[in-house]
Amino acid sequence: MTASRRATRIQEKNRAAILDAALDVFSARGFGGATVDRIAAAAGLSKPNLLYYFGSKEAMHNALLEDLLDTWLDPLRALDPSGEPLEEILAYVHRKLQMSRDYPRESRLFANEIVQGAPRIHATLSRDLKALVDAKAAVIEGWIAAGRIAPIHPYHLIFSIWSLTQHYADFDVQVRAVLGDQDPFDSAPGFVDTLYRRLLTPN
Amino acid sequence: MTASRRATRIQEKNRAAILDAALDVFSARGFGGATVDRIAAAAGLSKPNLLYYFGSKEAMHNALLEDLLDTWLDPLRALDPSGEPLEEILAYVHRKLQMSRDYPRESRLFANEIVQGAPRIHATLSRDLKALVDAKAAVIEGWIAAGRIAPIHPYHLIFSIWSLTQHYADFDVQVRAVLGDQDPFDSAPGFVDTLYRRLLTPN
DNA sequence: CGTCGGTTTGACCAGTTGGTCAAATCATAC
DNA sequence: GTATGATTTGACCAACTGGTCAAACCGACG
Repeated sequence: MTASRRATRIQEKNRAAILDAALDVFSARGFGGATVDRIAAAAGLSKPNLLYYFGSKEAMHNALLEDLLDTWLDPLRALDPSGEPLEEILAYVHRKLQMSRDYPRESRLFANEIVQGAPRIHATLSRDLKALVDAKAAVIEGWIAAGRIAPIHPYHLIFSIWSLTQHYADFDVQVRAVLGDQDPFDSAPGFVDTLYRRLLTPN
Repeated sequence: MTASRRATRIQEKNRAAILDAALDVFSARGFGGATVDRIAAAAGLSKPNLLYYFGSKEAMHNALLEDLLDTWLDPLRALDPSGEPLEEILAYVHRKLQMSRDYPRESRLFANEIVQGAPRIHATLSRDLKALVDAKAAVIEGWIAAGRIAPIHPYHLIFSIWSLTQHYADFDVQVRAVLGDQDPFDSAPGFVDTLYRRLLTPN
């Protein structure tokens, strides 16, 4: 499919443009609601040209999901067992909230996939994701056992962080409809900080 | 379209079967990913027969969303300004959590619509939903001013309740992938109770 | 039992879908 | 400048899409 330097540059540019357009369309309409024509239009390329770079609509979707899963869990991976417990968790929450603000399309792509039953990433979830969460839940339970944060169900704690922070990306239109002019991301950081401090501060 | 008693009975049965099938398909695949053929198959009726009861695919979707919006916000409406603040809010949280367990398809239908930009209910959100939330946020602020619950941003409090409780329906497959065999709804009620008690108990 | 409205459907339609392919175009190494 | 492989596209296809329609079917009421 390639060899020369120039060709690689064209490929990289076009592949990037296609993936960006595909992210727009898939995140806004789901896999079934997206069409290759629409992605091609958004990318400024012809439909057969898209199919030249990615053999099928599903291949584009898979490429996006792979990229995404790689980076989406980085903030949780970064939770440091040797750090100060409350500050580690708060830092995680704030990182997740920033991702919702800076990468809402990625969050919605993920949400669409999960809401619709995760047909394409179910295996990855119950293998890689579960392993990561199991490990971090154990860390949290260690902190609880040591009395360094208040006792709480660690898995549900993580679910609550996911749901709340991703809510600002996935349900953005609803949040803004309720809030009116106010930018949710002005007030959200203070709220999540307060919430998890009150939840986790011992005693 | 109707008049006689028998006809009405047939109509009600078929309309209900169609809406149930449509809820299955729309909630699992989004509006764009759903097909009338699939809904017809799920309902055990022919495609032209569906179109006899509902003039178009969009009409089925609209019927579902109207039914849904009517009942979806009932728990929040039930928040009683004259009740005991913490117990009122906890009762709301538990009602929402029960709805996620008992009506996950409805939750996912709503999630699909919002994630994809709420093209069909945007006006309703910024009118009816906003009005309701504004009213209830004022109630909560009153409770805070009276020192009956701890100070917190009332809008984000409501967002957090929505996101956390609906997470168990919308992201059910992810939650179960992480939790393994364990039923999320065994442990979730205790968690949300603890969370909102710690967040809202004064001092 | 016949009729009459409500109900159901097979056949059909135009437009769209994901995907193919041969031919044309392009960039660059020689 | 030309040969060569990478890139691009117009034309095309079979399958599927939402929707239509005339004809058939059905049950109950007179």
